[in-house]
Amino acid sequence: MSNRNTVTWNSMISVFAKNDRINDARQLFDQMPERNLVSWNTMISGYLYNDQISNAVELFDKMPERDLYSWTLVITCYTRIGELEKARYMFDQLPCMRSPACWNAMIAGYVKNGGVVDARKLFDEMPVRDLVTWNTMLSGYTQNEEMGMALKFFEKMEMRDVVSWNLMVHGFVEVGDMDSAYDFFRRIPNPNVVSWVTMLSGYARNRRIIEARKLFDKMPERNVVAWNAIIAGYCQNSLIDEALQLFKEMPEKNSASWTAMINGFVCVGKLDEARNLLNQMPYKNVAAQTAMISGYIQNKRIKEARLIFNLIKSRDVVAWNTIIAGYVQCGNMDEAVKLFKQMPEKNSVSWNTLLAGFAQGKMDIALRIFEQMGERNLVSWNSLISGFTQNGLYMDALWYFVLMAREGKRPDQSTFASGLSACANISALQIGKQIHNLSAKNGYVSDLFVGNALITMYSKCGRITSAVQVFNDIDGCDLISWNALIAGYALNGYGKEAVQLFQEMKIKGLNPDQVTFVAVLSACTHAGLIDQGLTLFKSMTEDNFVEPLAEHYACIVDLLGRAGRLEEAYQLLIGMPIKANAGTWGALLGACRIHRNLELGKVAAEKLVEFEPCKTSNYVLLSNIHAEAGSWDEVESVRVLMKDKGVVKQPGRSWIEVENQIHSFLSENLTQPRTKEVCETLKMLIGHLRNSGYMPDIT
DNA sequence: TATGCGTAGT
Repeated sequence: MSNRNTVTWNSMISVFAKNDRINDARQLFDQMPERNLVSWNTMISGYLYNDQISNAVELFDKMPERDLYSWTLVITCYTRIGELEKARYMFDQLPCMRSPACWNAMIAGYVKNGGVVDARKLFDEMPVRDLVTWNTMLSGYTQNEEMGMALKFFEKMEMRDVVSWNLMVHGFVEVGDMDSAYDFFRRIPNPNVVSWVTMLSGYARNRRIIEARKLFDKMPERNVVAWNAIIAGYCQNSLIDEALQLFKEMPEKNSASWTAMINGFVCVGKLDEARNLLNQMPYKNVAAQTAMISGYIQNKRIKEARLIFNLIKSRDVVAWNTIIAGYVQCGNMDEAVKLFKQMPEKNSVSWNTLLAGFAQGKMDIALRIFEQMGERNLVSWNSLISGFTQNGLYMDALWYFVLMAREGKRPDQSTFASGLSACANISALQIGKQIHNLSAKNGYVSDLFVGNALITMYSKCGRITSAVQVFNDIDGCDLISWNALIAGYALNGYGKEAVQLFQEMKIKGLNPDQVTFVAVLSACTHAGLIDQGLTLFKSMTEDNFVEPLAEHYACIVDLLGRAGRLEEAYQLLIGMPIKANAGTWGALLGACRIHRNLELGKVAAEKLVEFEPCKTSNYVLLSNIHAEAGSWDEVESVRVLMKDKGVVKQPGRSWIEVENQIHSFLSENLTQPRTKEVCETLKMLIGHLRNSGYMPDIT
């Protein structure tokens, strides 16, 4: 085989890889009679181009020999999946002289993962910088929305080309400063098609589609990316017909064109049209299929989403995470977990061999690297953990939090927030505290997201002082923080403090929202601050422009009801300008039971059953009301009604944390080892209560 | 003559 022939094969592989036919490219690679070093690099580069990192690394591992191109590629692979430490380790241990491209790959890796400071360090260390180095560093500032720094850097750059200018335009677009973006665009000495596309898609993304179209019409030359940009622009602005028109007109389409159009249809809810396009798409790629999947998921059509998912040839982590999030959203955690477990794990290829080559006496590092490998990313973990929390499976959320730590994945603010929320809901104070410590160790001491979750966790665990402490430590509390602490005060019986905090918040210039009012009104209710509660309720619409929801009415009905002003409560309820819900009637019923108003109680209980026909406790309440009134016929009719509706009693469940162990109790389930003790203690307590003159309501 | 690494656009 002549060398010339191999070069032809290599070119073919490259063309296939860059035109949505990565599998065909691989077939060529496997079939070619003679492979040289460039063939291997081309194939790896093809995988990288198609975001198939594990395939790329697998091939790298098998290479008979490697050159600087190979090393640079694999460094880029690792930075692409956020494995900076691994990339840097390779960069430091390179067996040959580093090329500028190699340095640039490492700097770009830091930049893409938000490590501008590390990027700058390497930039400063670099012996000889080329134009790409300068542009890469500039992109560090523009991509992290540091346009002040970017401008300074740009002005003192030793050399510039059209890429430098395009970066500046893009940076201004990202921060929404379209005037500066256009100013730079205008000043570009020789704008190329990228400059035009950057500017036009900037307009489109900032809802200035007419200006975008004007630029598109004025462009001196248009390539497929330009067409894709204007089509995506129309889609983003919900002008789907215009998008489709251009899609039909465009001279050539690539997978991004199809994906943009499918996405467009998905966004406006036209799933059938989207599906039609996907069927017509010549070489389906994972991005288009994933767009279709999320369309189905948004419309609660999980089965169809799954069918598409099953068809994907090479699933990437985004596809996996999308389908998992779909099952989470529809509450099917079993399937979510099943898929999560099916996600590809460590590659069978001997990473060890590869790493051993480097490790040479540094096996601890090699081992750590090995342990970090795996296809599941942080998004997968977070999706699952927050899914458990959202679906009330708090123990599972905590269990997976632990598993994640065991696999060496570092939690981020989302993981911490979900974990803390799980603790809050089962009052797991000790575990909550541990997660608090862990979050501090991971650098989230004053993180807003984590802080807000901490406030709620400590509040719900009855540690209001710790909640206040967290509140004071957060850098720049937002509305959520204030709401969380006000609700915390309310929950722990500190009505006056809640109202005081509410006033303080208004003085600070924050506008309360509906959540704030639920918190502060319920604080008033529980602290018996009747006049204050009524005044606050009135102020909602009059001073704060917040429309009361049924929840707010429920608070006031509760407030009046507890104070014995039942008739007022009832009048307020039936005069509500919005639809009442179970909560409002439930509040009235509660008050009727305290004040033994059977007449009104019956009305409320009947309404409750109407609203929640499947909830057993409502029937029990209604039955009790009738029993108390001595209407035994009615009691019987409730029993029949329950049977007719097929209402099944849901067993109650509660948790308690003892010495870091969470114990779960299911009513009528005697498998808990200490059930007998618990029941005996309970009996004793009830006896004490009775003796002190309190009649517990144990219905 | 021809192929592979690092910076900008969908």
